[in-house]
Amino acid sequence: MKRIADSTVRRLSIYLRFLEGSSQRDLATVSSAELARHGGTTSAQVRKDLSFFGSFGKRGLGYSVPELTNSIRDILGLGREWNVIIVGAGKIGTALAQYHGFRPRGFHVVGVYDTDIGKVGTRWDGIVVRDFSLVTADLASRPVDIAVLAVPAEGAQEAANRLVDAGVKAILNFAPTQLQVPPDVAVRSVNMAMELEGLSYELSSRAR
Amino acid sequence: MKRIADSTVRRLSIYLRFLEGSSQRDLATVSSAELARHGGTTSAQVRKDLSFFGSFGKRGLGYSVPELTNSIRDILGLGREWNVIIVGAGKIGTALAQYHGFRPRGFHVVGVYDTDIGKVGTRWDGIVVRDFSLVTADLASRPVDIAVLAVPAEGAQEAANRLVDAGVKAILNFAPTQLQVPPDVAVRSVNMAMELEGLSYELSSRAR
DNA sequence: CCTACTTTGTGAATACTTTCACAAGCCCCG
DNA sequence: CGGGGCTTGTGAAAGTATTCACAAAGTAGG
Ligand SMILES: NC(=O)c1ccc[n+]([C@@H]2O[C@H](COP(=O)([O-])OP(=O)(O)OC[C@H]3O[C@@H](n4cnc5c(N)ncnc54)[C@H](O)[C@@H]3O)[C@@H](O)[C@H]2O)c1
Ligand SMILES: NC(=O)c1ccc[n+]([C@@H]2O[C@H](COP(=O)([O-])OP(=O)(O)OC[C@H]3O[C@@H](n4cnc5c(N)ncnc54)[C@H](O)[C@@H]3O)[C@@H](O)[C@H]2O)c1
Repeated sequence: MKRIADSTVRRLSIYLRFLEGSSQRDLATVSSAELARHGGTTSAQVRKDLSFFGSFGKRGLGYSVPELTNSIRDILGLGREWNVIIVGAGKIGTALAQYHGFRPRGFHVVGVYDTDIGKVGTRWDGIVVRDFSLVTADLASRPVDIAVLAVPAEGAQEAANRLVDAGVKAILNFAPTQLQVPPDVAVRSVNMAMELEGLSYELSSRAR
Repeated sequence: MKRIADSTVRRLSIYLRFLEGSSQRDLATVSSAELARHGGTTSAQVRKDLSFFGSFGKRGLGYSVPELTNSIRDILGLGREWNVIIVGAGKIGTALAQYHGFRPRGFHVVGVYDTDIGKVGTRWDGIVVRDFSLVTADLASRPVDIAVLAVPAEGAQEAANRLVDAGVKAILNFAPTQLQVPPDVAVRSVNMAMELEGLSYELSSRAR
């Protein structure tokens, strides 16, 4: 199967979010032009994105909202539950662990880890913070799909190494570090400082 | 001046972070190959990225770490202070307001706003949460460069509209919504659900 | 059933990004 | 001071992504 561009996968997420919103306002069908308008792209782009995976629309009509919703969920692998752990129970880790927006999309936080003995044992929303040194043993008995890494930059690579050794195959990294991992491990980074710097660049370059 | 690709600007941020780290370990110079290794790219890419803005290296030697650091800071517009406000004093907004990693890079949080009357008036780190309805008046007397939007998805577009009306020219959006703004306003989004879905896609497609 | 109208799906064309490959420039050492 | 060894800067080539444009397939209404 042909490799799909990252940009396409991101847009599928955007289309999905709009579809889930519009189905509540019970539209039966939606056109590529409408999807494009809300996704900030063009109708040709929408059709091309979907065409990589099959043919979901009806000519002259558009796409059935419930059918396309299911198809995109399927494509993205959202037809199942994913077990997620959060590593680092600091400000960001806490916010994520308490956030209720992930559960409905199938991401289930099954554990929170920290190295700070003062935080181990505290509990929010029924999840107890556990000592990070237990992670290898824990994952041996209960597999985990995705680890969210929310530790300071200095410790991020080392923590990632341990997660990879424990068998984690996907990491969402919040530390402002470029993680080095084996090619069979997927990494995505959320780097807020980089986004601010991007805005800084745009503001500066426009002024010129 | 030619339009610079987003991907190039992001990589400049990555190079900068590495340079700031390596200058502490006092290396005098760095080669494009070294920058590439830490930035997860190729040496040709590093040189091409920099070549859009000028010629910063010495053939046979590489780049002077302090000089290149300054040049990239300049390119990104980090040679000055940017005034930032945070809109939405919830879990994410609180974490951001208390985060000390932005100040050293020139991003200065000068205000936090919320609509919840129970939160208005509370104070962290010397910053008092103010009523969001005061934002227009506040910005008229004290200009703000960047607004960080950390409100629930339902209210995000409306809040963005008000910020744009108040003269904000750059928004960092944390709500999982595609904001519609005029073309002279820069928007970057941090969408954690989308990143998790990207990982979900990768895990699913690899299994095949 | 036929005609007018809409919207998809998709090759081909265009635009953009990355990689290649090498001349030119600079340092170091003898 | 000249030659060997590196490393940059950059056109040209290759590779990706987006946009164009239109035939094909459907709807709707009489
Ligand atoms: N807070 C923000 O708004 C913000 C913004 C941008 C980036 N970040 C980044 O996110 C990461 C976390 O930030 P934060 O503000 O939550 O930090 P924090 O200091 O509040 O929390 C970090 C937590 O990680 C724990 N920890 C340290 N090393 C660990 C390890 N090896 N294993 C497990 N836990 C470990 C610490 O005990 C602490 O509880 C940092 O890399 C930071 O740069 C945070
Ligand atoms: N917390 C997370 O881990 C997380 C993860 C991913 C995405 N997000 C997104 O980030 C955003 C904020 O999340 P949160 O968890 O901090 O939510 P939250 O509910 O903790 O906080 C939202 C805050 O915004 C305030 N608010 C609401 N409408 C407002 C308006 N018009 N103007 C100003 N303030 C307003 C509320 O009073 C509240 O204090 C949401 O869009 C959420 O989907 C959060």
